[in-house]
Amino acid sequence: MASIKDVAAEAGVSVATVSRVLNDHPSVSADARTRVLAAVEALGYRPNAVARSLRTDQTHTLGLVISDVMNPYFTELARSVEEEARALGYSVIIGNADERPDLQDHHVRNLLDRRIDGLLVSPTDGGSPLMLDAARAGTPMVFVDRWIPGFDVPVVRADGRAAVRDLVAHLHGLGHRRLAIIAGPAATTTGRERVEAFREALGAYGLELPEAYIGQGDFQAESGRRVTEGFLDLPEPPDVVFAADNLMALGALDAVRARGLRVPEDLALAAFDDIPWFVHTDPPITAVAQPTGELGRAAVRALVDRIEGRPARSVTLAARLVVRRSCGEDPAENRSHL
Amino acid sequence: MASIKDVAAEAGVSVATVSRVLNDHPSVSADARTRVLAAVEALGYRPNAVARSLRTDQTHTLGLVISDVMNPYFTELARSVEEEARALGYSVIIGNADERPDLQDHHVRNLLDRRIDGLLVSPTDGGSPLMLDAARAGTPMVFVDRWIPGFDVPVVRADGRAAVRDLVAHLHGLGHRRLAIIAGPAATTTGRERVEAFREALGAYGLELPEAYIGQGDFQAESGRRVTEGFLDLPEPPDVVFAADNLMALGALDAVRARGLRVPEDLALAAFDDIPWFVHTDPPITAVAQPTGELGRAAVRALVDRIEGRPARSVTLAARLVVRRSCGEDPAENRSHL
DNA sequence: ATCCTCCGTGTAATCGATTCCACAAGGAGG
DNA sequence: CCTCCTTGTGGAATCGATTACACGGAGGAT
Repeated sequence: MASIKDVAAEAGVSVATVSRVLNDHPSVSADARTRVLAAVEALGYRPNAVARSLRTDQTHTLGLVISDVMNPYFTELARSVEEEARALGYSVIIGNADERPDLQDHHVRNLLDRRIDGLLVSPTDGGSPLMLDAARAGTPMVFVDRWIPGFDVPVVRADGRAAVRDLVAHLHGLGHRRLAIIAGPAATTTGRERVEAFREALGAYGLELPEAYIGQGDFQAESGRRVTEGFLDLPEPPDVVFAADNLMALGALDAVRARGLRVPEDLALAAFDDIPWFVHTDPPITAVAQPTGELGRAAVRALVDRIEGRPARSVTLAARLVVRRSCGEDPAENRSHL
Repeated sequence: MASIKDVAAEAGVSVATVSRVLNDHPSVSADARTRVLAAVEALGYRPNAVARSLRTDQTHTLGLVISDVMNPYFTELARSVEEEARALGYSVIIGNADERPDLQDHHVRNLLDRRIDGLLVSPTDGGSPLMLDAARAGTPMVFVDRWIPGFDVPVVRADGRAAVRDLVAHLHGLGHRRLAIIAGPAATTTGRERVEAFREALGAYGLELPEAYIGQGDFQAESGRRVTEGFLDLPEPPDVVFAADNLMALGALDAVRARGLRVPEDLALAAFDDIPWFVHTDPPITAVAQPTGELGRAAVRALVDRIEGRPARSVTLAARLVVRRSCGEDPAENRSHL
């Protein structure tokens, strides 16, 4: 593969001049410029990004560590992150933590070793020493979706509080009184917050959220199934199950189906995170929709701001309720979305 | 960030010795080794992968360019690729082409500039000059899922022929005679092959595949919707629509639903590529399932073989039919999977 | 005692870029 | 006609690693 030296030789100039042409530095004669460009063309030369990075100490690369690629919510997030980054001249390296703290650390370490310019993380846990060190060492960093309290790092996320209140209002309106939740891991902010928001919203209707109605899940389908079975085995099973993410909702649907029961007649179901497939499930699932694409874009902008020396601000966007049929039919209610 | 020089100074040895310890070269005294390791620990030193890559001319990184990240099939492929690569000591940089040849070229160029050790591609089109040059220049390369004829590059893919024959047998057994297909882009091998396999299988039952029953899609949901509407507007609409990928099947389902028709009573539906959501759609969708995870792993193994100087072989795995309810109920038939 | 091997270590070249500094040529101004 | 500045260019240092080569000392063989 041709190097800058080959181009210099071909064009009859020094490597310094070639470099100047490539980075369009002003003081290069028109003559030299055309000769260099011709040589570049002739040799099919492409600058070696590795060498360039070593010298300039910038890789123009962002690291994105997400909790689970197979979760459509994170897939969409990753996609919007890549798009915005590309628009701003950055590439993205994605690390999939699969909800495992050890894998998360593996990817963070790997990305740090590669000297990425900045790190976007949706943390799986409470934060390892590694991540703490990285943040303290000044690695530009932004949390997206989930965050870790006590880290002085900007956070880009959606606030589901209002949407969860809308959801509870909807459920209450349909006559449901025994509402249960499949929570995410307590180590994650989204795991805790969604339970809190739910409990708070219930409180407004004078409803309790008993311990028995809080199932501990891990954001994976299998845990949704397991927890739902537990709910159904209760002496007094809930009317509604609210899953804190889309995969656990899928597991819940499985569990209900496996018992030969029906949604929403025997058990109503709602989920946090809306995804295209929820329109096509049987029945279509009512969900709290996050502005996923906007979240990803805002996170990249915040991170690039930090990288390029501008102040980075935290961003909180609102989620909204999308009513479908999984909680029961109410003709009076107007659907916000099919 | 501490460099190898700092470690050398701290340990009271030369950088050469530090490097030898780090790459566990045999001729280092036990004493020097412990001192270096202590210094590494004390400084929290991590080798700069950029510098290392420049010197050794290897990045231990694989590039993966896929056609569409939002497609669950490719998401799963990407996931298995990353897993296997990690097991073999490589990282993966994913480029999402979104079925756009220009984006595909962008990512290939970017990955080449970064001097990745090898490239895994699921081509969106017939192959750009850029990719041809890269292959000719000797960049280790493997095609996965889709490939480009005329490239001397190993291919790892699934052969759906037998499964499509099973599908047609199943459809024929249910009494369906007018079978239509939503094809993928003719520029892709999977786009063409699936039509061919379908036509061939129909032939075995003395059935034709008329032009009007071949809809041109682009592997995206919207095209599935559009094509299906076209089918339904035909004077003699088909009994069954076979979508060449899962997203187009989703679009087809939308179109049928929008007309107030029912699957499978008014129109039966089958898809290429099985995904977890197909179990939960209304109705559950019959599909040709590829061994996606195995495909990804085999592709990585083939690529790493080439990179490390071993001969790389093409691999073809078999797909299998998964019968659900979207083509009609046949009590006599035994379901291979719920 | 002498010579030859190893063994462990350090010096310095190298990878492919960017960039500081020096310098030559040419034009403007006195 | 001589300075002074500007402009374009090249030489060489540099980024942080790896590794070929040289070298000094210890130990074994003769």
